Amino acid sequence: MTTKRLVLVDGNSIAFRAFFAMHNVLDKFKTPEGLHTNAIYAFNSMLNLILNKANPTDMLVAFDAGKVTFRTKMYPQYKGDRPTTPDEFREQLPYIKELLTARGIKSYELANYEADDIIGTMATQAKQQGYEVVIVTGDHDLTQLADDRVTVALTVKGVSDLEFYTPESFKEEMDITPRQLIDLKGLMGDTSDHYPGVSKVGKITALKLLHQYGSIENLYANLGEMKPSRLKDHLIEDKDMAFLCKQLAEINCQAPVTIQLNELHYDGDQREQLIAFYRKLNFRSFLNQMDVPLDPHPAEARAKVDYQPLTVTALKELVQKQQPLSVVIEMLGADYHTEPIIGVAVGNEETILVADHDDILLDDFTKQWLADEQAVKYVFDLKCDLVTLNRYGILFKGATFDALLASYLVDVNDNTNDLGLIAQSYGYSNLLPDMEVYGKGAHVAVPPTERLQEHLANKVAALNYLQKSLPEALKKHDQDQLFDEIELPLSHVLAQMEIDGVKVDTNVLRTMQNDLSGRLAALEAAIYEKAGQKFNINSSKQLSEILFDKMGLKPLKKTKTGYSTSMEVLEKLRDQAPIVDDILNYRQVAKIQSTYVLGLLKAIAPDCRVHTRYLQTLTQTGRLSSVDPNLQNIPARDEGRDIRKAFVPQQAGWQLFSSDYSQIELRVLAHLSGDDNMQQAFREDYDIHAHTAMKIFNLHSVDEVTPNMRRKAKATNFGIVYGISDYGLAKNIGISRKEAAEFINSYFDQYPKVEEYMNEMVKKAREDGYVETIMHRRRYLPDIHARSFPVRSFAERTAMNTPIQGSAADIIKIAMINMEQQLKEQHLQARMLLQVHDELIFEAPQEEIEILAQLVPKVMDSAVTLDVPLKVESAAGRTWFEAKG
DNA sequence: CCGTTCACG
DNA sequence: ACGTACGTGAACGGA
Repeated sequence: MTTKRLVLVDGNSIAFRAFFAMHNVLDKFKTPEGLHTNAIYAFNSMLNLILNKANPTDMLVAFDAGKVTFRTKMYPQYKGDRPTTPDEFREQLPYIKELLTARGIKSYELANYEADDIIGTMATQAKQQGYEVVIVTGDHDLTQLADDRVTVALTVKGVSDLEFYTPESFKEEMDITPRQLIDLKGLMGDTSDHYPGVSKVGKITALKLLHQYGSIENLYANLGEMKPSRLKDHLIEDKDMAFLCKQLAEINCQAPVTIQLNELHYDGDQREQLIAFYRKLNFRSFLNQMDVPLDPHPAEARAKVDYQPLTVTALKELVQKQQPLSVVIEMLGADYHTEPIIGVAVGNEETILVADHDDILLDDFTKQWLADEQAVKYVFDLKCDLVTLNRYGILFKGATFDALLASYLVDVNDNTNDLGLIAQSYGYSNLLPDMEVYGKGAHVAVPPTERLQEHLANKVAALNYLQKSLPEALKKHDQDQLFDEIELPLSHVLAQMEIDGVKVDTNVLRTMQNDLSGRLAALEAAIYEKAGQKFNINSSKQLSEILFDKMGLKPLKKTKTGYSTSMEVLEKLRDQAPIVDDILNYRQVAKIQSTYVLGLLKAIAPDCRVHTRYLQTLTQTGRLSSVDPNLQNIPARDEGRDIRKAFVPQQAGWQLFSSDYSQIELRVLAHLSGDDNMQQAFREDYDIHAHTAMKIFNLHSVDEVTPNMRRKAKATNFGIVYGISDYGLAKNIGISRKEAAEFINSYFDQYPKVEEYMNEMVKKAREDGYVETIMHRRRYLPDIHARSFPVRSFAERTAMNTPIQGSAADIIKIAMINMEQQLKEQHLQARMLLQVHDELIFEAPQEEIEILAQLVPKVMDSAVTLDVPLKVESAAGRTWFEAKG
């Protein structure tokens, strides 16, 4: 007989995490009666994951019974200062228990005990009976139960995945045994459970003590021998507290549970009950997984999408009805500059036409219709369609709705770019995700014609559906203007930039390649000689063996997998061994060669240009990103900067021209915060870093500012934009944390409204669940409620940074649209080629450069009106290298 | 397919 | 005390 596997789930912990994992869709997950269902939904997804990954024969979900437990009797403050759970969460708990019943899973709670204790008790009983046990929770405390028969699975990334802890993996991560976790918490306390441990003892000190003494008992037994110190005083003073906290941290494995192991058999769903439950809560996608319609009456169940062959005649007839039509141009891969089209579909609510080829795009009527601005179309990924149709000589016009762009704006967090998944999240569950139809990874292939056509017809139907629901969502977020006047027009601008491409001179790159490969060989030989052996210098693992094991250098930093050999570390080891210098040089040269010289050569199209793709629906802040190749990270400093000499205009007698915003993020901050001092600095066009230095170093004039002061002030300004912490600033400019904290204090003294702004953003994120930019670009921050300090802190910094970075992104996007308009109106030959976040690069005939030098800065600095002026700096030259100010 | 490293703003 | 700066993409090595 196979071993029994008991899965024990910490119900409250998983439910709570489920609630916040889908906090951003709180409004969308609501029954007509007003019951929120997001936590129930996410909890059920988690159940699917657990059942799938842990494959239980027996299962129990344990819940906390109430606030009063044996622990609060021992220590009244236990879990004392927890904020009350939101009503939207509490109302869902009874339904989660109902869901469990329908899924054939027992749930249980016990007065005076926490879910942890039920789990500990059942786990202990079960392993004595020879079960394997898996505990599922979001709470690290339960890892204390891990042993050879008990695995603890912790939720990661909300509730989307599980990480399994065995005693070995626990030991690897914490370097103590699971049981020692109790001692650890006894010493360091637990802020979220609100017990203190020993004063001034944190994780680092506590771990050190445990490595030395093993347990709290043994520590105190040997305390006499410890040298006198602050630490010792605290240990003596807080002895009772240490023992009490250890007791609080220890899970009770002898709780008086009234449930028996043999009641926990898991036998699968109670199908009828579960269907009724899903229907009650409108869980369409779960029903779909069971192949059951939302509507119980088959006659009214969803109709199969009907479609006809897409022919010119059929299209003409359809178009003459003069209705908006959804258009789908399908291809398998992402690179729409070259990827072949595998099908085309067009349609509205009544008629859908589908073809499994691109013949229709060769027809004149079709071309005319696609180019007709008056003929309204709905699409998914407009920029893709624009570039693809351009290959057929078609200037695609009339698209007023792009479902991909719209869903991105509504929630940038949800970074799926699959029409099926997006449609599903808006309640249309008829369309399969592309992956299920086309396969994934190496197995991507065109399916049989009928399946393909059905899929495309479904895409048209999904687009029709989304066109009705997404605009409402945009409106609700006050994002109409962002969509209609920024993102949609920007798609056209970006498409043109991608189509035009930028010319790269292969001769420049080949010459560099010759030089670099020679130097690389020399460095390689020098490194092997100094190491006394050959090895793969590109392997950080092998390199760390050479440096730290063989040569005995001191490792300064750890990574997940070993010792770090990053530049930061190597710079510090530079003086200790000559090999380190060679390695740093090797790394720099190898990077230039492989990523830039060879990488760029590979990306050059037959027209001698590189055509990047700007991803318009990816970043969390509203910036663009650039891929295949990435033209937004071409080296700008040091030796790598020479790469820019290969970027040249497409015609003789032309030049490259570049304009960039000066200090745009700080200017945006000055505007957003309304800080008078900072605004004045920009109005007077002071050197902002020197000005900041003067203020925070308490000087009377900028003349007293030394270069070093300016450097530190500059780093502080950066830190502020990133959502400052003393720790991060200290690390960055090499000062003590205390000094950094003083810096920040005097910074906030000088720019008081900046501090107010930072606090306000965090508060807004907590209250509204999101922050937004000047153009109402929105980012949800569910982690702002996280219990874990690092996770929560990250969300807080994001809350401070996103409106700044995102507003700057809004501004340059507006400038790009206006600029393209100006080039057209003024009949200039100049073309906009690249955008690098705060910089625009053009090419133009020599005689237009003077015009650009006037026009571009004017358009860029008037893109929006802020409370401070925007400043733009420009340069021109025969290559990108020369066109850099 | 993930982790490390390093390029950009 | 707890450990991090914000946002990206590509190459490479090693499971």
